[in-house]
Amino acid sequence: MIGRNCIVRLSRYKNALYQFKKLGVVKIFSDNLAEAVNVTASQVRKDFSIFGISGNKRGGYQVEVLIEQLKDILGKNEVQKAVIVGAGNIGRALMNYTGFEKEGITIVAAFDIDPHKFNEQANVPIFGIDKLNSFISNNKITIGIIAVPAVAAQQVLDLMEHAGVKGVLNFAPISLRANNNIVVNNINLELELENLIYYINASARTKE
Amino acid sequence: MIGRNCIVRLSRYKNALYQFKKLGVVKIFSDNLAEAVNVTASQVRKDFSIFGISGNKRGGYQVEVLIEQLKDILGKNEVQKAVIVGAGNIGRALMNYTGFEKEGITIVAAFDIDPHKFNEQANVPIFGIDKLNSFISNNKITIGIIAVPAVAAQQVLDLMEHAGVKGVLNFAPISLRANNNIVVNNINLELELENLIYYINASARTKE
DNA sequence: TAGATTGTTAATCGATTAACAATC
DNA sequence: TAGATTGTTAATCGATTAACAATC
Repeated sequence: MIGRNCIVRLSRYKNALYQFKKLGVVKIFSDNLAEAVNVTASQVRKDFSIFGISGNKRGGYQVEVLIEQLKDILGKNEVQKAVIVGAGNIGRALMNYTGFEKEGITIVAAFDIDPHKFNEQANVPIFGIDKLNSFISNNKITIGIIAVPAVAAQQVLDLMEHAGVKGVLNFAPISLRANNNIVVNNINLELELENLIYYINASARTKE
Repeated sequence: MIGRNCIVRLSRYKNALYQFKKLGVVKIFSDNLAEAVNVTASQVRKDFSIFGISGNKRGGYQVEVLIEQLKDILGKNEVQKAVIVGAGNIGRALMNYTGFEKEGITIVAAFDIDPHKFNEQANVPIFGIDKLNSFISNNKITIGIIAVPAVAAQQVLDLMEHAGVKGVLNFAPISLRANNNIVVNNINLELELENLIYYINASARTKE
């Protein structure tokens, strides 16, 4: 399987290419792209060759074509539906986050255990967690977002997996285990902060 | 410099150790910890040896002692003050997020460009962005959290850097550049979703 | 003691980079 | 054509894992 870092770089190439396109750039060379994304030109060409993307010797790559090829690889050409479980701070922020639409992801519903939070009229309706299973299977939901406290997270993941979700973005500060039927990406804010503090301190030490 | 993955593992060891402690476990062996964190026992011992953590041959490691040693390395023994710039969806969610306190991080203020969002009375007061520079230097703020749209992010980073912030957590969907005086961790939700979609599709393909 | 576990060194693995022939 | 850039192979680098002597 192809490593996460490689796929992350493809996303960055794509983002950079959108910038170039906006500036009217039509063709681009591996070292332009490398500089924009802060990697080596070899890395760019290697990544492309893994996915069979080819350019023109001496002519570089067509920006437009390259964007389409990357979109194709990253699978952004069909819209995906997602649900959120947990209508707390993070969950509500994600419901209102506008950045997902442009990535082809629509958040169609949220679920919570607390009846005070139910709101079937909202832009993104909030239902009881007991409706999760049928909602996912009836609406062919492929993506689940977990935004519940750590203690509840594994249980929610199991529910989602059982209902047929294919991929999960987990914001609970705990590493979840899933079997091979489902992909889980963990976003652990506490861990990121802890990590940041380590490097702040490390950097202070080297300066002394 | 020690790689990010290694530091991330230290955080995970610590989390796992808290669980063990809660269960009344007093001493632990490298392979217990390895299993809990899903790495090899060699990895655990190697990581510990890098930081001079040693156990007892045949006796393993004392859970309590190990937790303290890890806390020490991760630099969690003094409280750090943080500010947020951007009081939109993500910014407000982070202001109310309770998980940071237990990591020794206090969010003391937020800043925005929109006067409608100002609120000096709030639990986490929201000020105009023009106050950012003096607030950071007067209050010796070490950590900045960026939760503004992509177009504004680099500018905010420059402000923070100039005011003396040491580390930044960036939620804007753009990779920021900073010089060596400041550490930046990027959390890119759109990129995480894009990445998830790739692996969902890849996993579907291998099953066909 | 005999057996189990650490700490560290050497081997392996995978990812990144350098080099260069092919070629536009 | 001469010069520049790709695509790919080989070399390098760093991180992970295996092995095992030391020792509790």
